[in-house]
Amino acid sequence: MARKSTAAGGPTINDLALHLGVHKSTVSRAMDPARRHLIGSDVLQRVQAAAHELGWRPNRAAAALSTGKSRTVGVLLPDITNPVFPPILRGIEDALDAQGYFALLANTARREGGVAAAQAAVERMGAMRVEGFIVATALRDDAWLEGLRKSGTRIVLVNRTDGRGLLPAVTSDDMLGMRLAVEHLLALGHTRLAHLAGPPGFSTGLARRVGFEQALQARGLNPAALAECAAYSIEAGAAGMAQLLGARKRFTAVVAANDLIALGALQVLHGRGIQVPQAMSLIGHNDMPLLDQISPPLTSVRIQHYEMGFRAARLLLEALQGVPGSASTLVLRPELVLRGSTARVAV
Amino acid sequence: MARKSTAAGGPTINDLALHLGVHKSTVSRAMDPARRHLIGSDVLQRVQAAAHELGWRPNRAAAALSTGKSRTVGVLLPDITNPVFPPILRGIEDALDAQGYFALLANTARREGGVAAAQAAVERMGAMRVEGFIVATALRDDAWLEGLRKSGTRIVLVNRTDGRGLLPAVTSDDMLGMRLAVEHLLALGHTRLAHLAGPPGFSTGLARRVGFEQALQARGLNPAALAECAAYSIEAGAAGMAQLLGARKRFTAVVAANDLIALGALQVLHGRGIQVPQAMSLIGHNDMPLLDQISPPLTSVRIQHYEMGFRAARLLLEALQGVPGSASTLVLRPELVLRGSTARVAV
DNA sequence: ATTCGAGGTGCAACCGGTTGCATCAATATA
DNA sequence: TATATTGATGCAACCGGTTGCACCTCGAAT
Repeated sequence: MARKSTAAGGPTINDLALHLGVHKSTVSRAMDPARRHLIGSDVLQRVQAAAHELGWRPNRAAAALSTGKSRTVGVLLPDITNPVFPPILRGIEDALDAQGYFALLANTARREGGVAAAQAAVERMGAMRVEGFIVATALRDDAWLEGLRKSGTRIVLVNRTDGRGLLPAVTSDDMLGMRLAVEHLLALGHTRLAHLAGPPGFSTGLARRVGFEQALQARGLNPAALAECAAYSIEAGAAGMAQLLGARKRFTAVVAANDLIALGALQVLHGRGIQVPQAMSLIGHNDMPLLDQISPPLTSVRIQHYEMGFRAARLLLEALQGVPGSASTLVLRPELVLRGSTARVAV
Repeated sequence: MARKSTAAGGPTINDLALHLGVHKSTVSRAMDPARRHLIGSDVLQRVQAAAHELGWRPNRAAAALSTGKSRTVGVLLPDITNPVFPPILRGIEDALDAQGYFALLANTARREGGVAAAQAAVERMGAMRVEGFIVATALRDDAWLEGLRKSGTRIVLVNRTDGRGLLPAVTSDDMLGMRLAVEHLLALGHTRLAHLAGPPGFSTGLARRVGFEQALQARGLNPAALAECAAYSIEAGAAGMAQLLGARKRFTAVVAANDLIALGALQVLHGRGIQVPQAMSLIGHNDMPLLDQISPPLTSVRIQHYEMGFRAARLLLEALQGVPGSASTLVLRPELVLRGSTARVAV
């Protein structure tokens, strides 16, 4: 297995050292910004010149083996195909990229086996020696995650939290989001508001529901109707809306826990000839792409997805580097995007 | 730096060997399915039992260093935020996952510097010793990619091709897609068709335009009008549609090179009071999510995005493993999804 | 002139697997 | 019985950096 120094892998730190007549440890130090100062400036320059000339590239695998740091973190998403996640991922990537880190991705809500898939992914990522995880799949009271945390793994949650707030997380202020939605409707004269709640197993589902109720209470009102959707999907939204209408309560506006749910609701309303927004106002949540293209353009609570991902990655990096005063939880401000699906209540 | 065998990193192959009284090479072989047969079945069982008991996990970094194979490939996308790419990425991931590979992601169409960003990403991925690249950012006649190829890097293109077909690629049959669109319109009685073409720098832009023209020619017709959009975006689509209308040619249907372009066109048509589909039929391309939610629901050419990603990853893996008869290029069949934006031509 | 300190390099072990080759026992063949 | 064959395992070098420590040189302090 003799290997010429010019073989496919490219020159190594050793080749450089030989070429320059110095020891490889010198080269190694010259290449590390943090240790550069140990090297004489003349040698430093020669090393850099030679590295450039010979086309040397560091071998992360070797560095990882030696230091135990892979400069890699795992990202667990339910499904990148859900439009909420691409901007989050972008944010994560940009933050990681800036520090020379890479993300290893896994969609863990794949066919059937939810937790099993996540475990397998974590297992494989562990073999890659990822330094930590960014998790967007947390459940409230997630035993599996809790176990992972206890084993000393670095974790930051994004978008959702675990129930007990044991793990650092970056989320949107869901209560505030709902308050914005509710107050907008109240300002339009609505007093009988219904809520299409998200799955109670997700922290967002619960927080938004509570936010809705509290915002009304603050004005001395009660929810006019409420239905719980089994998933964040168009189908579940349609089912929820049907249930709401079937209950024969009176209401003039619906706040949905999520845009997909709102779209499902919209379909049902269309189907029954109920005009939006003339006869019924509707507000979504997340402000996903293309909401402005549908009819009517959907008013929605915009969440800072990109920022959420970016901050989560930053948080994890800080934890990895042992930054002292680093935050453990961040809550971002949502804003209400007004479009055509809400109108003054009919008199 | 004495390290107890029970330190944070978990047990190593050496710890296992010691524990069992065998040599680490024996353990190594026992762990490799391809070399397992060299080991006595009794020893094999003991090794596996001990590995499980002590909670051993392979260290990929070490293996990568030793073998030069990182079990990692780089994926270059323009922007994961564009809804075309998530399903492609999922396909890639699923294929890689099945073989124990991971994807390293980079969005290379970030702020300004297109090629520069891509180069930086490739550089960093090179340091990670990725075994190959899956590239969705190819331009027709892409000098940079061509250079990469010449340097011996394994590359598979997805969605787009390079101009000269030098690189293996998995794409959709764009010519066929356009033929389906055109023939559908002809069947509805349209004879004066316009095309909103995509950027000619992308292979898809060119292929779809040519496909459109050829499909008409095959029926003895010529394009009634044509405008070239500078980008695959709503804005560019709107501009293109405005240009088309401004040219004062007569046409009763528009085939857009992409859904976003179609949406832009739709906005302009709405704005000018031209009813779709009564006064003008419109067809998009890609069948992106939520197209069925807008008004009117957009007829579009559906591309097998997931499959495209999956196949591209497979192709790359096969190349890496030196599979002999492996294809160098794959063309997938699109299909036309009929919705509400096309109708029989008005008499 | 002697000692001390500090800056600059070299040395060698180490990270955790992988792999060509040697070794050795047991079985098959001459 | 001696020898070739086969199967199972050990040995040790190697992958490419990283890092604690030893060492050397030279100017500064005593």
